[in-house]
Amino acid sequence: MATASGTPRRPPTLSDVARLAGVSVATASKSLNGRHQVKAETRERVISAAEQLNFSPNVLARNLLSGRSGAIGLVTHDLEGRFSIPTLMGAEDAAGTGKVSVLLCDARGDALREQYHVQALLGRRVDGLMIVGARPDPRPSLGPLPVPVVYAYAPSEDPADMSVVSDNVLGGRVVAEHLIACGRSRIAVVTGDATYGAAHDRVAGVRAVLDGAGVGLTGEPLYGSWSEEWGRAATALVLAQHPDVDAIVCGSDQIARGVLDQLRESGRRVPEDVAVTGHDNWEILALNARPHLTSVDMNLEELGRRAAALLFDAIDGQVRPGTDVVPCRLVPRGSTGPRVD
Amino acid sequence: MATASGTPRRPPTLSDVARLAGVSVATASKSLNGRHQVKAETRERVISAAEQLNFSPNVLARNLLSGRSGAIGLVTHDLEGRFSIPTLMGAEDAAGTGKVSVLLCDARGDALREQYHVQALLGRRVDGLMIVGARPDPRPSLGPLPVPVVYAYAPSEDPADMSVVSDNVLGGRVVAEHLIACGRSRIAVVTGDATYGAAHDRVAGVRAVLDGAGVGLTGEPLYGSWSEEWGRAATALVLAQHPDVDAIVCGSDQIARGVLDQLRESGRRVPEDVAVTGHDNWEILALNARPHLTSVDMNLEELGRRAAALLFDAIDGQVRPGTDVVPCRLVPRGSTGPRVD
DNA sequence: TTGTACGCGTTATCAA
DNA sequence: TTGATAACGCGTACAA
Repeated sequence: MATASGTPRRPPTLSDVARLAGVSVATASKSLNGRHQVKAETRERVISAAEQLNFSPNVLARNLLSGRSGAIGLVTHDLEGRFSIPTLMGAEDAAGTGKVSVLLCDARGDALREQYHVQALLGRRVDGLMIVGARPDPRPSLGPLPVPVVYAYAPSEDPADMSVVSDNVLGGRVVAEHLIACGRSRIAVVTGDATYGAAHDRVAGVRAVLDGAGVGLTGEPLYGSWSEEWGRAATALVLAQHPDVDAIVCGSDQIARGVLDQLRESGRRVPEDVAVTGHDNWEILALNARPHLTSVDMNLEELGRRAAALLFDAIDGQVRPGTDVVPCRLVPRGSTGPRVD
Repeated sequence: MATASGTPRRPPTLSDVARLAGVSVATASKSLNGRHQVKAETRERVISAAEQLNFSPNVLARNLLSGRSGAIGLVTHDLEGRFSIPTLMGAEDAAGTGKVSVLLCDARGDALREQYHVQALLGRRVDGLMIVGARPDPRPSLGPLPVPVVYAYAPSEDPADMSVVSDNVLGGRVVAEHLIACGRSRIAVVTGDATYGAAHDRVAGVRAVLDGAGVGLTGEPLYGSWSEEWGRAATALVLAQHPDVDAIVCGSDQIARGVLDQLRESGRRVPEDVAVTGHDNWEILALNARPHLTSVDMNLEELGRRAAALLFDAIDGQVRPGTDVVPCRLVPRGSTGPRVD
């Protein structure tokens, strides 16, 4: 096969090296692996032979023996979306520093495709699996598998599994605390799809802080979709029902962009009259907004790193079932600040 | 190792299956691989035994035998950027339909890190390598490697390598042709970093069409950075020097957003007075612009698919050196249209 | 139709 | 200090 010019024959093996160095494969192996059971001079000879042949050990053969592949499988459901990429980066980061490789698959939200990929990965004897969801709601467990599994972003429904998620309640809390510190007291909430648990969690966080401060929510939270259009429409509703509103908490940056536009067109100043907050800290949106958008950063890279670390520990036998909740952080920008009458 | 509850012992092997079915490993192998040298009844017995044990063949062992790993290495330099993701999706797509797996590494624009990852991947005996660049300029070749290599998005400097790139000249052409069809004749260009070859290629495409139409470029192309801020500043320059400009071709959507803002604040209507085009078709920017931004889509997923196909062919012995140029397409939206005086 | 034996490239054990 | 040998899990001639 492949008689093509630039891509020639089979890579050199350890026996090639041994032969060239005039030793047995066993001695060659020891020399290259730093075992101190070989004469220094012999080792030199083997090493230079290896370099001469540009030898690199066949990891497959090594793994076959050890039973471990030194690779993990990463199944994502949202490769084109923006949530899985930072998570994936964090995982790759954590893995790359060690010696483990990452096998990437995109299941695109399809359970069948996921099942297929999981089987393929198990066939490759990955040491562990990381499943990255597309939306933050709990998902069915893959059930018991021969290797450890960590669910990232979207947790498993089974609490015996290992999951890593973003702290949505905290996301609501930090926003509410910030707004109160800014002196706001008539705070409305506009958020997305009510079928998202995360939407409710964020609202719960806001409500807890406001109730604690004796302020309360202005009106009921408005659920809709994660779009700019809904942001605009909802803002019109809020202004009609509560003309004295002085802050709008949004469930996403996308929604917040729509809210900002509608407020401007209604003659409200941001943040002088009404403060606005987003969620996700999607910089392309947040930094192109006028004014720049205060938002909540979910620390997704950290989430990915934690998931990877959890997985590596589990591979080493230290299983920590349960859901690890990664704190988020507020990123204050121009869309919030003190009131100006 | 790993005495933890949920993640038990070594996966079943072919001999386990054979023993349970009461046959030899050879017969078991033939049965499961569809060789027609076994009695149907025996095959049934083996298959049910395999299912009972939840057996999945050890791909590592199989590969060790065949010499091929059935995996390709994907080294990206721009995981957080938006250009490599679609390319990566296309590649994953092409690979997933077959039986090959993708090993993902992020080199983050660092040549040393790239070298490290390439060595690690070669150690895993990947059948081929795909290198995805962060910017479209030619990059140094990795030189002769024991497996085929395809460079995607950023081509190799060595024409003997296989590369797949976006057609930037065509990108300029389609935009210019569209603007001329819209009746524009005083067309200026605002683009990004002059060290990007792609910036010059796109200008060359615009210039070729305008010259051919006897229209010519209005002023010299303005090179700067790929930012909104530069878009605004450059627009101020253009309006000062050529108040009668009726179209501005931008080197990126980001720049175009700045151009649109500055035009609006200068009292020009888009597209009635001035038409504006972008490049990249980054929908988050293009569809949030007012009006929606006409842009050039580089078909990056197609680029990734082609790169993968090229790589698979090379692995099968069909090497096609040279640079494959993927056509782009115009996506007309509200920011262009006929003039209105 | 089935089973035996060998090899893929490596590491570990044990004897020399 | 070195080398022969046995695994690891699988596919495949070849022999039965």
